[in-house]
Amino acid sequence: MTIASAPKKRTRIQAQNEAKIIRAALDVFSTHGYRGSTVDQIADTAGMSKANVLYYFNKKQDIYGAVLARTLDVWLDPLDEMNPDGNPIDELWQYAQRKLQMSREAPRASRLFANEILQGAPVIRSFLHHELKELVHRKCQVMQGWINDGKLAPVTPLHVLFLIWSATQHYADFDPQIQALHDADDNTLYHDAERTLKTILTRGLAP
Amino acid sequence: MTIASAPKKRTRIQAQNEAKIIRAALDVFSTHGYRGSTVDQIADTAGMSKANVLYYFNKKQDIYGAVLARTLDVWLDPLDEMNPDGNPIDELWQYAQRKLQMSREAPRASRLFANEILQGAPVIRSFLHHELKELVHRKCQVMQGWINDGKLAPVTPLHVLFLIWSATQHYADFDPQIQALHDADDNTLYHDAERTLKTILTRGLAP
DNA sequence: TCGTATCTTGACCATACGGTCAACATTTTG
DNA sequence: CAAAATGTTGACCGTATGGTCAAGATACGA
Repeated sequence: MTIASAPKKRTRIQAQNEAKIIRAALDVFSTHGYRGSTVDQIADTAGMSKANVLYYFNKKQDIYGAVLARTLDVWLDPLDEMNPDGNPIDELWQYAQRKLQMSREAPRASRLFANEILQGAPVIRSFLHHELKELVHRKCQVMQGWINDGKLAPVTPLHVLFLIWSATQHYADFDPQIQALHDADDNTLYHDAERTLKTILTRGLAP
Repeated sequence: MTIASAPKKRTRIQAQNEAKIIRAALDVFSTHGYRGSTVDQIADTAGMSKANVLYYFNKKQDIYGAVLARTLDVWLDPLDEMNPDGNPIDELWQYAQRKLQMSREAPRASRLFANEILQGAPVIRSFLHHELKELVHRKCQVMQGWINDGKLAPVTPLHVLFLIWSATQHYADFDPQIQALHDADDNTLYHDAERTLKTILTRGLAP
């Protein structure tokens, strides 16, 4: 970041091992939370010694921060794709659909954030208050425009986002509960989830 | 539980202190999770020594179990109140409304469960698979009946419950994120949440 | 091939935490 | 009021955990 800072050449082994650690750390942090995870666990999962893990990331917090940062942009990507010029109902439903798909394919990312926010968002607090707030504000203005044009039911845009987030992430974050209450296989689970969500969202948001 | 077991007379002080500990433990566990909480924290919050806390509850797990059990029935109570003979849309919306109100008034209870389930529901797993599953199954049959009678949109009852749960509990569990993205005061926040949720749910569920 | 930079780890340290215990204090009971 | 039961706590213990370090192994450029 600083001007003309050291080139910081990254060895092949460095990049390789850091990636391995991040992958392992996502596994561990997402299922046990920050305090519930140990560096030993991460080292074991990554297949290396604890000392070596701490050679690449000096502190446990650094590993956590790296995992969080690495996962953040991927997680928020779909929101940016919402097209102001598309059909409002379609755009919102497609966004919800993408989020539901992400909950299914990357449940650990979802749980990582859920844990972080449940603990008071100590690490990403400033990100939420600045970058995310800015992005959300932009998208809410788009939605408000749709409402003003009579293309969307008169709702509060921010809360529509909350509804989409909560409804979709629920399938990743509360998986043990969902598995307990559901008997059939996962295919019908996500199929039914999508159908139900589509019915309620598209009809609920229609002008 | 055993026949003619000891009467187990509970002292005034006993009941009083156990209650004080449970209250403190809900505070601590709900904000830090099980592993993130220490018996010392609970003792401090309760205003007594760690040794005394462990005099009433032998193990940390016992405190956790007690808090969870104590909070469970309160938390699930509204679901039981859904009236099969009422107007389906009204009943579902009133249920959602009660849940939203609970998220506002008892956010710690919500976060306690969120933490427990995120960690894989180690303690309440069996409860989910039996008592809760039974209750949910009954309620889903009622909703299926409504659908068959054409009084409700053709959705999957279980997923409607998931939607109501996630959308309402989100306001308790993800509070830091919500506070970050919201600028006005809490009154308009919950007012807008209720209005938006009502619009989408009632219109989305209408036959 | 040799020397240097990078990598790897077992052993170790300090601290935090769950839990125990013996000694003392308070309340209850007869 | 005295004895018994119940309540309270500081001091202590074993273990787990985050983090350090020195010493050795490996990769890599000249």
